[in-house]
Amino acid sequence: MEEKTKPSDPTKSELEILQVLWETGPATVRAVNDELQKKKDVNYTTTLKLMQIMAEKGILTRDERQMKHVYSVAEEEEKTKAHLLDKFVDSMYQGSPSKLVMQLLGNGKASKEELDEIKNILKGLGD
Amino acid sequence: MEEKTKPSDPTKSELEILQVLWETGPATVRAVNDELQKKKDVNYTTTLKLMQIMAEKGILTRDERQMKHVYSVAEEEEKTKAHLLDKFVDSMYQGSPSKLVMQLLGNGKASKEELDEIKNILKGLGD
DNA sequence: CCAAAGGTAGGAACTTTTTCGTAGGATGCA
DNA sequence: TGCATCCTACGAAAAAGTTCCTACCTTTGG
Repeated sequence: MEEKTKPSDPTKSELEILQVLWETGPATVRAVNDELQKKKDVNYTTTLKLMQIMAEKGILTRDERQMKHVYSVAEEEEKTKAHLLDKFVDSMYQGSPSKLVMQLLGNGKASKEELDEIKNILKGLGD
Repeated sequence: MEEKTKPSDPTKSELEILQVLWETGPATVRAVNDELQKKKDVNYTTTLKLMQIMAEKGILTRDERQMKHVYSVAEEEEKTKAHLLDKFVDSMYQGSPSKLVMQLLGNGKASKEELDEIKNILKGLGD
């Protein structure tokens, strides 16, 4: 049997770390923490601990060959995001993407450029 | 000064309760709990406590004139959802709705009907 | 060689969220 | 009346998530 326990959903803090890693690619704790510092005051060992936990959970993998361990995300960014988006749609919009889009476009948050952009996406898929 | 502390973001369990109330409209704890039971095993007093807390926080209001208190959501469903969606777009898609839509449509989750539906929404807004 | 700087590991403390046991007041009805 | 049932309130325990202190090891530079 395989030892494949699929990574559980990231917590809030874990998501913040994922976002950094998605942006920068594989990185050390130091680099991630520096990045987080730009947004909030967080102790280095806190970030370390969090990333260790994420590695245990299988959300991250790490290369320990150097003293400064290098962490990478275990699952593709797109896959993780797709999963989270799916959950969001399911729980908030009864699984209906169009309901979400309606909300998204109905609140005036999308600029004209965004609208055009979205139309193009649709054109590409349409037929 | 006003006593208007705006409702904080709902926790996971609180969201589940909100979802029930959004579906059914104002309801008693019993009714909400029965609904939750369909999905998971949850003790009546747990639901009660949660809803009491939500009322304290201002997420719900309640009518205590009858012994069986009737709870309602304090804020419009659309407003709450819009807020949560916004946060989601910000944190996951750098605030870009079109990125979200791309993800949403790119993963093949949307049926043909959904696509058409979305096109119609766009047509309505377009110009 | 030594001290300073920077790394990892791990446990403990703390906060937030969730769960539930227990008490006591209504209500229904035989 | 009296008992089973359903309700609220409340406190405390359990669980989940977050933060940081401390210890100890490695690397760097004077």
